[in-house]
Amino acid sequence: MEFEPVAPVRAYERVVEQVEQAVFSGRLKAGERLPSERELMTQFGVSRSTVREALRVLQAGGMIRSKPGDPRGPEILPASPVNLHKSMHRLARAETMSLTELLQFRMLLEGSAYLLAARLRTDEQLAELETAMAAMTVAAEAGYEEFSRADIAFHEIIARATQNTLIVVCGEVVRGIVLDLIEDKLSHADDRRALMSAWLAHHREVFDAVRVRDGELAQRLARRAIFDHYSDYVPVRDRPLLFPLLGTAE
Amino acid sequence: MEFEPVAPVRAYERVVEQVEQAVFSGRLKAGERLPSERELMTQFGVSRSTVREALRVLQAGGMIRSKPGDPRGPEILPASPVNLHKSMHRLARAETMSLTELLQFRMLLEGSAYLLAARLRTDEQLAELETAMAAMTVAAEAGYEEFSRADIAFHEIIARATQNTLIVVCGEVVRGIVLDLIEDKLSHADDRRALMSAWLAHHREVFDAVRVRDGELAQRLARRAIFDHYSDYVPVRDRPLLFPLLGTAE
DNA sequence: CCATATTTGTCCGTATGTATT
DNA sequence: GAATACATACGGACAAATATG
Repeated sequence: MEFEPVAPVRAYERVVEQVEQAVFSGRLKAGERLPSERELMTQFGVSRSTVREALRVLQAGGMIRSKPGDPRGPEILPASPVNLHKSMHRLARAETMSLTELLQFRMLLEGSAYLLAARLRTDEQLAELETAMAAMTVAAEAGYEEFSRADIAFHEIIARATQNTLIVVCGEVVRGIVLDLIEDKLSHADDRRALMSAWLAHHREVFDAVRVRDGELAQRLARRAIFDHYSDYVPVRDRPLLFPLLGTAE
Repeated sequence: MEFEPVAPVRAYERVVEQVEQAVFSGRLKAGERLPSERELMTQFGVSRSTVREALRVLQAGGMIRSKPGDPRGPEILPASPVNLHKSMHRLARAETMSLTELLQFRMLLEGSAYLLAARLRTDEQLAELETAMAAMTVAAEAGYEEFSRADIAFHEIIARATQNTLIVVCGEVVRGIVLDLIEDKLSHADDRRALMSAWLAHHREVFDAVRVRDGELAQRLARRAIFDHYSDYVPVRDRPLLFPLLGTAE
């Protein structure tokens, strides 16, 4: 028999656990209210400071929001990706997670998104993609800011077509982090116009693949595009980690 | 010009911000200590409760750890993926998330993990996989509990071989949630033995693909295995959402 | 629109168990 | 083993903010 080391469980942690359990089990849904702090201290049998520490933890975790003077009590918030973004950003900044890993994951996700979108898209979504393409083309003349926004809009349509929330959210988060990490390098490059037109050409190719519902091709093209666009920023010795996702290199 | 709505900035938030800044900027490194709570209240010019609420938030964010009676003060922790795990978990088990989406994401992730692992694995990791396979084979006789544990061990080796934290963490989370959702149905099935031996056969196939470094094959087999094992539990009308990931069905 | 009651945000003081020196 | 400094937890208090009648 093996024994586990025990860490003392703080009072506020038990409060947090109970509230989290209530939310996860569905007994408390988004939009509903928690009792007031004074009510909670009687229900849990702890002091107000303890209740408040628990509420701060829950708030930092994105579970609740509380306003001063609101007699309805703290509000249960719907699940949101902001905390996923924060924790991922922290790992990236601490260099615990390399740009290589982020790009690998982005290639993986975005490629799969295109694979699914090509098969599952509706004709209406294809039309949306076409207008988004046109918008990107004109935005490329307007400048990097505009172009970037149009690019994001395009990706959002793709993500929606997959009908998978996790793909949508993780894709957004990872794309955002990658941009945060190398946006300055990118926007200061003197060959921005060349980059934009290359990016645009890639989109055109992948759009055609989605149009004819060739998922495998769309996936390969998307991954290749990310690789071509960003691999300059990953250390040479790390690049082999990305090759398996290109589907061609041996 | 657009204006943003302003939210009042609480005292404890400013304390959190300053400490986070100190950590992110590198002025405070992992292993170093924060001043004691009493010291912090004088430096920040706030009360003890405010300092404590800030420390709770930092602790919940995985930035620090504090023990009672430690005169050295709260310890700065190295960046770790546990928070990524937590926020991913929260997101993935939101009530809006269907089993179909989770399985789709799991097929996507696990397939890619095998694709990468087949190419990037070392000979040492292959040996580990072989012993894990053997352990699974004997565990299949011992019962469902043992078998499940051995299965997890196998997947952990695969995930490690990808060298990608995001794949590891997201894989763990999604696998765990899928099991939570249908574990009871699975463990009460009367054909548990048949399920286990089928699962074992699948692992043997995919192991062989990893052995000969055929990433594409390993990916296809892994996705097919998940589909075969779980698709009974997804609504019939949702199953087409999973087909594109099988790579064969048209 | 105003008045009121309630709630949160913040502060202070105190008692207790704990870890380091 | 004793002394010291610390975190944990409690209770009381006041001001600012807010919803409600």
